[in-house]
Amino acid sequence: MHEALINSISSLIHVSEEEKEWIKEKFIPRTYKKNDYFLREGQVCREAGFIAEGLVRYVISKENGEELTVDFNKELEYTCNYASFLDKSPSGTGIQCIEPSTILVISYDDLQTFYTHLAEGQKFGRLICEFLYVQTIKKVSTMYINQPEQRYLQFLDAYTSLLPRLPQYYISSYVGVKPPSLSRIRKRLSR
Amino acid sequence: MHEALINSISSLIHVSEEEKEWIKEKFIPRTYKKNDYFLREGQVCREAGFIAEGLVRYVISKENGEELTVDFNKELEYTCNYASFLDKSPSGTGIQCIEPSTILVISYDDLQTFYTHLAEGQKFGRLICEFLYVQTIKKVSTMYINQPEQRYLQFLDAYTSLLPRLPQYYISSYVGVKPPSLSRIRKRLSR
DNA sequence: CCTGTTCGTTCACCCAGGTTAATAAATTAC
DNA sequence: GTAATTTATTAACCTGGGTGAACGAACAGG
Repeated sequence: MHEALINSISSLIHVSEEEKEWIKEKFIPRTYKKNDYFLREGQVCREAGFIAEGLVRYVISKENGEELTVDFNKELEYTCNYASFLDKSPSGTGIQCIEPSTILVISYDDLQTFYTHLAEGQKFGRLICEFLYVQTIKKVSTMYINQPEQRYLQFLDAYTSLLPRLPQYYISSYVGVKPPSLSRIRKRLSR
Repeated sequence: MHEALINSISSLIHVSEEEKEWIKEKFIPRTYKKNDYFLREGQVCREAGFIAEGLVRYVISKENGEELTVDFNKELEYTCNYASFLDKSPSGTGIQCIEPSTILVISYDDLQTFYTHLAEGQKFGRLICEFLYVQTIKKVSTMYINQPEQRYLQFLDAYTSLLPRLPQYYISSYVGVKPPSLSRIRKRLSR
């Protein structure tokens, strides 16, 4: 169960055998049914997770009640609202499991201990944050500079493997248009 | 000259007197004329900077030659294309000084030494990255979920102090519309 | 002080996405 | 296996931003 997580951490820093045991102890497996929330909008994100199995989406609700999907994460990726987690502010984003999922969960306090307790803990914290940062910027800038049609093309490119697992309305929500409009885009492109 | 920088670092980690001297040595002041580039699009960002004085904007060029302004930073803030800096990839974003500016510059290698050489160097690296991350996410999500009119309102709110220093076309570029459209928005709002 | 340039606004026309509603297709429930 | 629900597509009409051009205002250079 924890094997994939330890592989993931070991790819970034050196982890001793005792440290591996500590990790197995502090990352608690939790299971979620389809449509369950790992984190609800407005709550403080007090835990970080490693997805052992499943698929989550990040949701922002607009004032008018509309939902916007801003990202997806699947098995072997980390999940967390980092902004909320780091400064203990209410999360602007919900994290919803859109497939039955198993997530290895570590509390904020235990993660802080991770940073100080493991020999290369601080370095891991820096690297993981740098990675998230780069990933976020890249995603966001392509979304930001492009029109819906190009965003859809880039979505296809970036999330090919997720395509068969995602309903159309999550895709349109991610592309930033309504379902009828995504239909029109698909029609245009098919010519 | 380095005082503001050292204050900024000291607000995050403890810095000894020797470490302060090291900082003064490694952060080199450089001056820029209006419209000079701190970093050109496509180049690898090999330096990070602390703006002692001035104002920069972050520019992305689209394929059609259009420019998009995605952020501003002013005196007492850090400037860098972190994504490019961290993984030495060509920067998708240019950094242009839109006022005469003085920037304290540290090289990538010296910053890595900073992380290992200073007692709390790794912690600083983690904190500064976490800060950038949170800041970026917040900005981006408001831009992402809102229509141009609301984006303009939020721009007014977030950058009030910069308003008198920014021409209209950088604002429209930031809001994501063309100048005529920003005019219409301003007109609508004035009623 | 005048001149040439840059900048901001306005106009008319066009187009892509929003909205609402109807229908068809695919899932799910029983 | 059929009924009920959810999901995807299409159509008609509406709206807000893009485009190109014109105009006036502000500004810089000589």
